[in-house]
Amino acid sequence: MVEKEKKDLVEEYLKTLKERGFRLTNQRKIIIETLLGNIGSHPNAQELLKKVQEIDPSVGIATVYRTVEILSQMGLLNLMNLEEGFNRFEIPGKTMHFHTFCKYCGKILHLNNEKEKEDMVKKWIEETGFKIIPQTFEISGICSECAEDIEKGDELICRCPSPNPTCRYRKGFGPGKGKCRMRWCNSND
Amino acid sequence: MVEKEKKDLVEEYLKTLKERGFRLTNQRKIIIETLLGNIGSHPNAQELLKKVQEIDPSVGIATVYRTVEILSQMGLLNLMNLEEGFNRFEIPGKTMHFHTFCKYCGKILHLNNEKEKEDMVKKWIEETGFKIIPQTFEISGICSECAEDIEKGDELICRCPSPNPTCRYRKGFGPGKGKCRMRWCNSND
DNA sequence: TTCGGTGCAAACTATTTGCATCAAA
DNA sequence: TTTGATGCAAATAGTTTGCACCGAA
Repeated sequence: MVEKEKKDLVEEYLKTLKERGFRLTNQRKIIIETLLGNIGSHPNAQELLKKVQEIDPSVGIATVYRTVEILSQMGLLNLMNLEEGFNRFEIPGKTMHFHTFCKYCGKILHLNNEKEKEDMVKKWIEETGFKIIPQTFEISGICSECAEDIEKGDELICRCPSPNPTCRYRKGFGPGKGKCRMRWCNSND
Repeated sequence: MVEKEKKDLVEEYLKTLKERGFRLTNQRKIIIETLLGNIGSHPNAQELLKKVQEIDPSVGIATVYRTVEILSQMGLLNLMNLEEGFNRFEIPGKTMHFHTFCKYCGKILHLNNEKEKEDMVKKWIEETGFKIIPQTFEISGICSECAEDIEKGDELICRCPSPNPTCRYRKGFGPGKGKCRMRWCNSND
């Protein structure tokens, strides 16, 4: 049944494209199928390309960007910005999602009772006459561990999954205390 | 008194920098004063540089980026992403801000009762143990005018402040219907 | 006097675009 | 047959970085 739902969704996406006058190319089909087949994975352009090339290695990055742009403009795809220097893509769900994002260690937690929160946000924007687009909210904060370090006056400590020895959070943040290239840590490179 | 408050804030910012071991250079002072003297303007790097160069024309863009990065890491500055292809900077206020952002025409509206909404969001993340950072929420949606067009099956129409004749929203979105370089419209270029 | 900070230009990286060619309709 | 779509490579644009010199502490 999950399989069925996905197929329906793909059809729906293709139908929308067609209605708008876009051609249903093989590349677009693969990209859409890949996106819909990996809901929850939030790929960036490179990751999406890689998956797509498993089906058809001849697809180019430009086509990925062009397709993603179209889908995004039609409200069929959301862009996520996690301050990583690039975008991630997300199929808008039926419900919205709510995350907290620790500004210091990058940790992401999912909030509960999303339906309830979604209703609340919908009510918020009623006064504007806007119709909401299902989306994911990233609420920036400081997680309890980092907050504790800061409170104690301690140097922050890198909590990335595989800490980089030169991550600035490993040795604290400040002059002469180590440095990393990316916003949070480059241990994932 | 507003003048006084700003001066205090500047002092606070400089003190925090110093405590972390950063040097209080003239450039950093100017950048911080400019940011704190233009709260609510949400400049990007270029705009900030321009303002800063009105005080000291010798300041370079690299220094702006480096300073902004430091402030951001210390929680003294928020980055805003409006899907424009670059970041805007924002001094975190005492209260959070809530905007709706029309995904089709780019219109931004401010919501009312921000304090109330802020309390709500704080309550949301209580369960995670996160401490919230004052921030601005951009809630993506479709404004009533664009929704109407879509409902009618009409082509969307560009509603940018100074419409670009080639904006895709001017002639509708789809093949052979005009095109613009930027995400929404390049009429601001 | 010592390093951290700066300006400059070069490098980098995600994304966009021009163009010849391909293929959906 | 028409014209939108693609792949490639080159171009963009925001941001970062190497380096020689400068200046805060």
